[in-house]
Amino acid sequence: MRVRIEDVAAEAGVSMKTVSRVLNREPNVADATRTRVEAAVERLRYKPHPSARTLAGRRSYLVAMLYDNPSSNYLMEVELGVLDACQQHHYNLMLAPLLYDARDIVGKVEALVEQSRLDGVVLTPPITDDQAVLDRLDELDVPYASISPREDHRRVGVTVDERSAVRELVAHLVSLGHRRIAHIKGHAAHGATGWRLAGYRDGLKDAGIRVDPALIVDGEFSHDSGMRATEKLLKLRQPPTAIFAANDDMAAGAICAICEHGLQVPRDISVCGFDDTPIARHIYPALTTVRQPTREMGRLAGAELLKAIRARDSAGMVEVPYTVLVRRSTGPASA
Amino acid sequence: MRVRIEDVAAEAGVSMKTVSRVLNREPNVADATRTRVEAAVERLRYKPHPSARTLAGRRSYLVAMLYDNPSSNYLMEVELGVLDACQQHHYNLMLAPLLYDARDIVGKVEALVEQSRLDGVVLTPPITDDQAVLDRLDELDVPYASISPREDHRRVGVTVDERSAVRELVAHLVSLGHRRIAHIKGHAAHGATGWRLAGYRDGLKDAGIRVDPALIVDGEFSHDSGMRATEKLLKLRQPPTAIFAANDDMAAGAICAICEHGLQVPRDISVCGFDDTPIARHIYPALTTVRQPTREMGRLAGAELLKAIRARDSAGMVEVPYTVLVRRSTGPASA
DNA sequence: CTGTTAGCGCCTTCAC
DNA sequence: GTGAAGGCGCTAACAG
Repeated sequence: MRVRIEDVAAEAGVSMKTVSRVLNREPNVADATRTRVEAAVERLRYKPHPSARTLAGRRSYLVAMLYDNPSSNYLMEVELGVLDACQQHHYNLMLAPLLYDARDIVGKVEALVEQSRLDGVVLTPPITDDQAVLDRLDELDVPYASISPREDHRRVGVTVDERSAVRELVAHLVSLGHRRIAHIKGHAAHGATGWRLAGYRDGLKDAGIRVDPALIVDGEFSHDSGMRATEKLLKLRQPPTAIFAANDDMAAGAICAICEHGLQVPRDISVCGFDDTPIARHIYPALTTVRQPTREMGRLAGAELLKAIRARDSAGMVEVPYTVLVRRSTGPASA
Repeated sequence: MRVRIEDVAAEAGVSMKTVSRVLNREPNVADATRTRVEAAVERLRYKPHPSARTLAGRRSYLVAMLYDNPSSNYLMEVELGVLDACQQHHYNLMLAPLLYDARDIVGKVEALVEQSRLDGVVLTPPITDDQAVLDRLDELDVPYASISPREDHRRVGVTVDERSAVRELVAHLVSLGHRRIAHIKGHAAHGATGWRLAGYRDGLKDAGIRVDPALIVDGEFSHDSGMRATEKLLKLRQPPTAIFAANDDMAAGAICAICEHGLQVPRDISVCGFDDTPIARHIYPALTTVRQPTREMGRLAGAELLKAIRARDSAGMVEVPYTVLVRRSTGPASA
């Protein structure tokens, strides 16, 4: 049969509770006792039963990652990071796609928390900014960590200074001689959309270039929206010589649209994106873009969440660095 | 406080056990009693406590999806499908990336099963064909469902007739006038690699074209390997007029290599892939490829696994249909 | 620093 | 067709 905590206690010549203390790293155990128990655990190859712990303790050792976002590369990376943090602390990770039936997100979150007895949740954009969800989570007293939330006041989670990243990216375009630089905006629900737009404006301002509203077009982070936006830009009387798309998918869409018009990248128009998803390296030409350390962000979000679960006030917001990657999709401005 | 089964029993005027019977759809409950209990559950908004069930019963209501595969689009889709199947049956899904530390996969699987008390696992390629893992799973008596395993005898899982799909794809190329059709093979560890090669041969045979070994080059499913393989093909004295890459990533790599040589797709060379991952639509030109219903495959694998968990012999192998998608990356053979 | 006693919420077995 | 008692493996609360 299975080896239980009782067996370990007998083997080590102590009580069950002492074994429990050692296992849970609680204080008040003599070092000698601790090592003796650890040896017994080792010898018997004892593994605690997760459900028994959950039932007897008050926590589920379970956190969920909430997402409502079609970008699988991004999600998979974040997921691996969160998973890593969870495994280190013997927590389990549950996935909660809120994809379909987005009408009643709050209801779904509620059901999830109640049914699964979640100890906490990791939020990804754009759920990070769904005020109704945040409020409900607060009411239910469920700790959460947000990845790239729009506002970072008094929150737990991870951010990147995307605004400065874009500013650098625009400076790169300017250094190549570009003056007519267009921007394809992201989806309005994402905080990133605002930061990237602000960074674009910062970059132009740095170079003393006036913002031309005609060069700022709507997108929604999808490949298609990038194509459509670019078609609009190409029809302008004075088309841009460079396009900064708010993410890689839209940048890829921009390149498709440009090619379909018989133009070439970067000879006729330079294009750059944001995120450094695999597609950035997989298209021709490879995209100049900005990398966020996505997996690391997941790991940190997970770690901060677990901190918050243990002690409410020990967790906070951490910032991670970005990298501007110059590849072949940007070149000197054409005449 | 939380509402427990005891409260429901009181509310319905029956014993705990009767409520339990209704909840678990066990027999031996009068219809009238059943409806009465269901009403009480509804009224009290009762939700069973998963850990208590797990502890008292013998199952964990937990299955894991094992993967060792860098393709996030594929995995995310499969995952959504499996998740869907699990949720329908009130099972939980745990993710088990076996990415790093691939040395001791068997050990990791063992640890996972024992620690988490898994009721079963879903296997994705190429773990589906790791005989050591399969053997250990059999020994531990853990049911598993395989997605696209190399051999489907006496197994539980899901398959697609990839061989026939490729045969059709090659027929499409032939119908465009291509005779020198190259193939970039996939990673040797994957069963798919063999089927796709076989389908390629079938297609050539159908058209009465002799297989030219120089036109079959190694790849390993990565973008880079697709580029390298294509460079090799382009250096041939008689380069191919069409390339069938064993997946979309390699096809995208092929297009990059072709563009870098100053050639155009499909004007100079046609390219097609396999899988219909998002990149197939996001590059220029969009890829002719084959779609597998990935999410549905995940769902079915999950469903078959749960069947297997309930009754060992009720589950089996199911086959799902593919779709050949003709897009812009294939065109008439050049002179 | 260590041990004892009660459950956590549900399912099992067996009686009725 | 239904119920009562006992226990799944662990931890909380309280002693010592």
